[in-house]
Amino acid sequence: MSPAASAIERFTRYQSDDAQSAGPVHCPVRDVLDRIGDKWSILMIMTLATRPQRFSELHRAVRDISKRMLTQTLRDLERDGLITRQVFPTKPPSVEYGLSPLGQSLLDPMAALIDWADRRYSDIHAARVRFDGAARDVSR
Amino acid sequence: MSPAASAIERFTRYQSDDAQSAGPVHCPVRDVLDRIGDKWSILMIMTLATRPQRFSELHRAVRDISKRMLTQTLRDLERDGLITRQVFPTKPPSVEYGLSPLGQSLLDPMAALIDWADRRYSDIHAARVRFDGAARDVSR
DNA sequence: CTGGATCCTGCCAGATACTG
DNA sequence: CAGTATCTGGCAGGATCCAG
Repeated sequence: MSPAASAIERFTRYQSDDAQSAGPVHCPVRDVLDRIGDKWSILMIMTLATRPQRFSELHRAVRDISKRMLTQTLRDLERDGLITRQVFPTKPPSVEYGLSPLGQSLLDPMAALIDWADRRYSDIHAARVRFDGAARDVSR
Repeated sequence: MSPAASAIERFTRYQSDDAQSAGPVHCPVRDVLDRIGDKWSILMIMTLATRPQRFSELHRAVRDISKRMLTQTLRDLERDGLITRQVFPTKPPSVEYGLSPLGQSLLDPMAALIDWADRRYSDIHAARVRFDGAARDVSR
């Protein structure tokens, strides 16, 4: 049995259970993936993986996030226990964010995904070009 | 060096390059994750991991997706070369979707993530309850 | 059966200004 | 510095109808 098979099987069970039973679908996997699958969460986790950082540092590291979304993303991640937030009552105040042990435990599985993305990106890009080319051929 | 460190380092390099250079951010990792991070893609991949399936089968397997989004998700995945689409000119027509080799290569890294989600879900849930409780305490 | 096309809506997230 | 508050537009995505 391949390493993936067990996860697939488990996942399928969630799906079928949810699909059959009444009530809104509630699959732990979906729940978690919805969180870390959003636009900025993984970016934050990876950025904090290097070292704990303050709000402004994070903002500089990821320039194209708004303060609003930065705040929200950090709060959500803190809520899920993936990052820690430590306030220093200096003046002006400073806040340091860092990975919790739970957050660190996510690094390895996430690295596997990043590794995949990195290695397969050229394949994906090629597939896109091919697909778009074919679509254009059809349309003309 | 931990397995994650290399990925983190590579990722950070993308970030800094993108942040420094002009032009819109373009990080392969972000690009790929945006795709598989959307609401339905992973669900589709996992569902197709068991066996190739037809449009209606997929719709039944994931009841809470609309036809519109099912079509769109499948087309995007096909565009990226993750799934294959085979049309049988029967009548009425039937179309079978399946994982491409590239799609299958995603199963292992994705399984790692699902495994993590499954094992850590209770921790995350507990953290949420704790956080929300603390927030309530503050507000009253 | 497998979609495409169209209309319509909510909410997500960016911009901007303000605060402790 | 580290956020909040408010307003607003765009677009993701549902519902519905149509077509091959």
